[in-house]
Amino acid sequence: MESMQPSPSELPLLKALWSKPQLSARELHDQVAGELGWSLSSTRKTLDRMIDKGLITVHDQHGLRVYRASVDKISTLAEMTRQFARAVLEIDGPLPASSFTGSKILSHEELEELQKFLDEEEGK
Amino acid sequence: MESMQPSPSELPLLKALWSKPQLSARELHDQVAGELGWSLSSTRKTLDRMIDKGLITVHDQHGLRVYRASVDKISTLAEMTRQFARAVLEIDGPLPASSFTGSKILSHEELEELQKFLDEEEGK
DNA sequence: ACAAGTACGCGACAATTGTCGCACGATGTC
DNA sequence: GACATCGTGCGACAATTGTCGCGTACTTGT
Repeated sequence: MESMQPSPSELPLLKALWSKPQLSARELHDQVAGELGWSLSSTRKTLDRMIDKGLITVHDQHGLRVYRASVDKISTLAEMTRQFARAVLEIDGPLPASSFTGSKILSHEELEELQKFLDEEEGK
Repeated sequence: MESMQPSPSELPLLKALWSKPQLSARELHDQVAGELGWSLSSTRKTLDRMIDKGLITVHDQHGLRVYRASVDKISTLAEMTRQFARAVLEIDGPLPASSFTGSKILSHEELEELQKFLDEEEGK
């Protein structure tokens, strides 16, 4: 049950959930609205659509709706990168890890994990 | 007068024009339709929109409309990659050239040129 | 001169994406 | 209890993208 790829505006929300595993719509909004200039409605709607796509899930926490990412950070990033490489640059083989150094959202360990994914997903 | 970024379906057409500087709608179609499964109409419409965006230009060649890319291959690819890196991986600095090795559409010289672009566009 | 094939201008439609607003019910406050 | 809030469900709209088809004018073989 592969989930769809996040659209550009969905990505920031996903990232927020990757850094904090559980957030309410309001919290998500406060984190992201600043740089995006969205209204709370936009944030909520985007969240809705992300549920439809299977990117996140909702859970009732003390009567409040909190969201959780349901796709893995590393594999999602790996897949997106792989697709980009294929579609835009037409690189089929494995990408070198060096491509990711400098990323502000990936730790050392994550970098290694990512690398592993890129090598594996090879066949696909 | 910066031109917009090509959408996914526009990219293959652009690539075709980068490899052969002048092509008619029909020729473009024959090159691309195969893998995309489009009808000629789709190809033409996509071409139309690319003109609107300033990605390509049309010229009357012996009474036939031929298309030419009006955006540069290297800088376009560099910009797209840069954007991807920033938006998805949050890498701001220059990307290492190694990220592009393996690309089937870039020659050695182009790789070097690309590298230069990535370093320059820094400020932006 | 006519039929068949092309090229081209345009309009059309559904799906996806970006953004909101409104109405309603639950909650907390004086 | 009346009111101001907040969280939610949902509907709405414009722009972009992916795909076509139609009608018309033009070229060309027989």
